[in-house]
Amino acid sequence: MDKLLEIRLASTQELDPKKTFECGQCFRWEDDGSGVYRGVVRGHAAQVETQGDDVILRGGGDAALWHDYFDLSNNYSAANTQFCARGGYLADCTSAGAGIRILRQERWETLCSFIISQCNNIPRIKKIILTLCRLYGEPISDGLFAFPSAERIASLSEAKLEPLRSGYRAAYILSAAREVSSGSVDLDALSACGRDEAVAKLLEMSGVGKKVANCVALYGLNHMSGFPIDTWMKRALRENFPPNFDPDTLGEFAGLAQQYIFYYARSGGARNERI
DNA sequence: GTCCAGGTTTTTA
DNA sequence: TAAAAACATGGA
Repeated sequence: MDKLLEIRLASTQELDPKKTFECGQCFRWEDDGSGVYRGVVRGHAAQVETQGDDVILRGGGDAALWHDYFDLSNNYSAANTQFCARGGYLADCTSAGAGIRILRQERWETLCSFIISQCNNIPRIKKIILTLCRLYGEPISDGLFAFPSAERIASLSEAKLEPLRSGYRAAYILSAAREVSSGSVDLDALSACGRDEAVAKLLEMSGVGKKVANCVALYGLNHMSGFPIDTWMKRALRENFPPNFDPDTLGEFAGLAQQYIFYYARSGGARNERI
């Protein structure tokens, strides 16, 4: 591991590593068993752990990379206050989820990962992504691999993806890789434009529906109002929000609220407390 | 053997 | 327009 860098990322109040890495938004950070998380971001390996009230990162890359990745230029406290002010269920979700950061993940990796995620469980999603990286990603060190580029995957045949055991998603992965590497889908442009335009463009891709498109917008394209609705969110919304609730009423940080709700629902939070 | 997993697409009524 | 069914796979 290119362990050149050692920085304090934030306070544990601002950044809870466990919640952030295990709330379902990313698939390449693992607890080594002692609360130290190891992961690879944009080709740089790192480990993150808490020391007292501080969260420390050691690894490659530079401070600017990690500052960006952990979205540290955004202060979440105003949004948290606003969510708590609504009271009831959303306040509970916010209290439970405080410390989660919305990670600004690499665009192509996010698109590819959430295509894989559809109708799949998290352990298997992680396994498929790990195999993909091991087979076709650039080696870093210590048996770690970068996420393979869209160009690399676009050069493969469908048969080369068979070892992933990703099932029917393989065709979607290849199709997306070709569209991204050819430039027919420009993820940088979709990050620079508005959320609705980005989601609309993503929806044109085969294997990308509303849920995946919103995941990509939120986690990969820096559209904080992205609001993916999966089976957990559907149930949480149905049981705790008014019918026809419009997530956009939660404001520009709606995606953060979504993450709190998702985390709370998955961790067995109470239900039927209408806001 | 059955059911489900951070869905999407295709088919059918 | 809406509801089924199909799509691959593996773990519970």
